[in-house]
Amino acid sequence: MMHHIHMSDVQQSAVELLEKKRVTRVYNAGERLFAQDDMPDGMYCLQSGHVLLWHSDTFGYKTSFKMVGPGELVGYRSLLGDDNHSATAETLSACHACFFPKKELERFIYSNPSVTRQFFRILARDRGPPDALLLRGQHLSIRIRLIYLLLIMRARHGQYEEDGTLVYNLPLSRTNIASLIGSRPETVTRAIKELKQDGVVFFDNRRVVIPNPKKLFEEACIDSLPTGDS
Amino acid sequence: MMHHIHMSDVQQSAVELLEKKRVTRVYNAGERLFAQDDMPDGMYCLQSGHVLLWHSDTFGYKTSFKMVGPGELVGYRSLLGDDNHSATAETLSACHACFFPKKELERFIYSNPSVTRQFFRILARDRGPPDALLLRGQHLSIRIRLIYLLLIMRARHGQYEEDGTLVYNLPLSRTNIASLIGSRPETVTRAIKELKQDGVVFFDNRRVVIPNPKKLFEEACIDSLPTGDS
DNA sequence: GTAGGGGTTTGATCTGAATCAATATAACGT
DNA sequence: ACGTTATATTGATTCAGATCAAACCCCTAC
Repeated sequence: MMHHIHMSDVQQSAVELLEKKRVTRVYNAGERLFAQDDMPDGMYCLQSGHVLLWHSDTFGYKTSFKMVGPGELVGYRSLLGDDNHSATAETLSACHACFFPKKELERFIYSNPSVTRQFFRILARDRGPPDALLLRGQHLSIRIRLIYLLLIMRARHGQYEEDGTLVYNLPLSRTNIASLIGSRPETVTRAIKELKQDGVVFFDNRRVVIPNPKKLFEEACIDSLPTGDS
Repeated sequence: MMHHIHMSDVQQSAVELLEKKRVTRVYNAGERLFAQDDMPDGMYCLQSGHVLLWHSDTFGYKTSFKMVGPGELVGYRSLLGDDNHSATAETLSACHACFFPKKELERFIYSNPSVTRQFFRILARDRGPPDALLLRGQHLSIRIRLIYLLLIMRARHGQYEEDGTLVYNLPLSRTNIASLIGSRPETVTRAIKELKQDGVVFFDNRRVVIPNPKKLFEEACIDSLPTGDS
């Protein structure tokens, strides 16, 4: 994400300062970049591994709403919104993340209109319908939500073989999946079983094989993924 | 929302231009400021009336996710995200809205860091957990979701009487409410009936009376409304 | 008046998914 | 290899809420 920004457009000083102040942090699986209610002190750019963002409500119920992979930014929303984190960022696997301290980051963001614009785009497109449809798929069956999750994951985790087969290597447990689509592990298992019986999706633990992707995604009536909103 | 911005900080030219180019538009109930998939050509600031934002998914199912009242901005997300509208903005009642054309608005936004920051805040705080909890209350009962909706509406539509009673005048139909909390009109009716039987909330058409607000909101275990995220 | 239409309420029924409980499997450390 | 813990699967049961269908209540129009 960071590389979409044209460094050449930016005031030298701001970039140099940011470069100087950033640090790389290393995490094991299950660690947290930050926790809900923490005060943001900077932003992260994931370099390797995967991070899951989840929100815990007043009943203690945890809901995941986003997965972040290498090259993606984490923690910008609360930072730019001047709010405490309302989600916890937990690593799904060992991770490297580059940390940018708030002060220098903000200087960078405001240093140049094209950078500012980039961040507007990131912010505006974040948590739009692509996530939202997952977030609020109340009326969608678990089966459809699962398919939709696969569609969303396709860009980062799907790999097309020569014969048109689509293969994934998901970094998600059944529990994670359940949390993402607003369900429970048991129900996810059952949905997976059904998809297998129907011969459309084959889960082998975290490896997923889809013989006929086009047909599968048609079931969810999805041609393209929407983005912005409101 | 617009009045949070300190005009004194802003380059005269940008403000003057924006002032000059803005136009007030008038709508009847049921009209649209913009429709899903439209290309954004500007932003609206509601002056009177109420607007409901809803998204129609690939199955034709409509879900409302936000209600906008006087003084609030509409249509900024897609605009700043450089995307087509992924929601329709429909008036619930007769409305006056001030329209700011894209070009002059952008000049205004970038004209001064403090304005830019304001928009970052608006964007970052929009569609955060306050809405999100509604959006994804899958595991919450309809009753709790209704209470939660009332809590969200309190700031704009609630009125405390001297005796501590909380009174609302909602601009929403049962169908609207259902669409906002991810349910159906029939179910909303039943939940309302139950709340009345329990003596905690009294709906009379669109007028709502809550004798003991504190007690009611405790049922939803909500002390404060969260905001930003990710 | 009364005819019509949208929104609302009530009733009866059905079902998808949550829940509870038990077992099986995988993952990991020593 | 083994014991220990987390995660996955399977089965049995239950229930909240969707769905279908009919009656009701406002409105406004004629």
